[in-house]
Amino acid sequence: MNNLNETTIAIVDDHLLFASSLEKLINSFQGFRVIFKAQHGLDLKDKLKHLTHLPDIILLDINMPVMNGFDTQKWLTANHPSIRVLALSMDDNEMFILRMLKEGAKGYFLKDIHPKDLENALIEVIERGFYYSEMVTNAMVNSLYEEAPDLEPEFNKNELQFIEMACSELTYKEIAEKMMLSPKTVDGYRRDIFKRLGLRNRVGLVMYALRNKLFKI
Amino acid sequence: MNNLNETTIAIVDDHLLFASSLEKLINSFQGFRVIFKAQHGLDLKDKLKHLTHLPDIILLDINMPVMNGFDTQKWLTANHPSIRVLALSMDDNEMFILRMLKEGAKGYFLKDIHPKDLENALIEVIERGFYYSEMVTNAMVNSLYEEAPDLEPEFNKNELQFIEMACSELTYKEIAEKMMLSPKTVDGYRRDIFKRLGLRNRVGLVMYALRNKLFKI
DNA sequence: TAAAAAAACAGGAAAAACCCTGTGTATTTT
DNA sequence: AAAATACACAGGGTTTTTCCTGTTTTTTTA
Repeated sequence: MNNLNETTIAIVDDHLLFASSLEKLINSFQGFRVIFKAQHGLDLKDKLKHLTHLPDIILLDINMPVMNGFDTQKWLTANHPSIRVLALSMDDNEMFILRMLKEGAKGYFLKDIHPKDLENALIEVIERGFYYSEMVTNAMVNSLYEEAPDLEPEFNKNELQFIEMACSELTYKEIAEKMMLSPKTVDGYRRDIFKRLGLRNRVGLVMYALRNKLFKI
Repeated sequence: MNNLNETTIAIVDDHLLFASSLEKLINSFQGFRVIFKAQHGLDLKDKLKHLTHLPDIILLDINMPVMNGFDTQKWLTANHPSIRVLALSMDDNEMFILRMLKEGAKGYFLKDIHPKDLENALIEVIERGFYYSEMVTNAMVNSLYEEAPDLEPEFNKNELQFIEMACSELTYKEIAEKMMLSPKTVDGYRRDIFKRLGLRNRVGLVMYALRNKLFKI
């Protein structure tokens, strides 16, 4: 709350036009005020440091450069648990939804949500502490029926980064440079992942990543 | 222009939140007014029919369901050439830019444009009739150096079969065997397709095939 | 804090992918 | 019928990928 008794909001999204537009929309809602915007997680961390009054709600995009939504959420949960975070995304990937909720997000909505629904979500997250849309509850219910998390191979951060870049025209050498690792280390990732997934070559990895939505086209 | 001497604008985008937010932003600009929004091309066609005053500018998203940006632009050029269209997209794919300009768009910008730049674009498209950002001019200049950037590359039967198999773990040698051709012939297909599409390697081809729906996962 | 596990890294080698130039033979165009 | 075009194919070269078997360093765990 600010001194006008308004609920204060921060927007974290690298798409300037969207962020600025969303700011206008939210400011048009009764009782809500956007107090600042950040381009990504690091930017948010920096801006929160220099504030005397923390925002009540953070609208957090998932796909961002530098520091993505997941890591940002993790940091927020650890350092500012009182701030309610609503995750924002382009796609309704259930894994994304569940992961964000697991990390501590209080809600999740798509960017094609109706403005009226966004307003309701903001009101609800203040009044009840969370906003679970039908999509979110569906994701949670479905997760109950899916057991055997062993069947889903897990990848650590570097591996995921490697896989994403393997789905491009970069050579392994170039990937190593981008990751600031030795080509031999990257080759180790490749070898390990191939073995775990039973793959023959890089095309197999690309197809695996796409089929399992590790990477969006 | 409406009776308040404002430049009238229509927004065509299937992302409700973005469209509504953008409306607020544009309405906050001096001399501009969003008069309606549409979700996709068909919706736009329908809404234009029932209007007495056409909008001066249409902000047109490219990625939309039902009727996409390209087809919508084509229809607009044919039926309402006086309306200035600014294309809106998430990515700076040069092919997209060139295709939209070819279809008659007066400008092209990314969704992460700065709000101030958007305002300038709107002013410029009214004053000069077009808005060519640095990105757009770059795309045009680059197109001069590329030999005929085929908007829709065509593939014959063998090439399509090759592409499909290239999206698997088969080696080229194995693909050649399956196609009952010499490995050298298959290598010729590869070489030719790489050149036509400007690809560096097989992963690039896989991504191209999937992006252009030459192959379904 | 010592042992175990995980991560980063290397040398080396075979296979595959990539890329160039060029030939013969159909097929189509003029 | 001659010319242009498209197609199947080769020789031969470089680069990249793939796949071994290791060592060293860092992190985790007992």
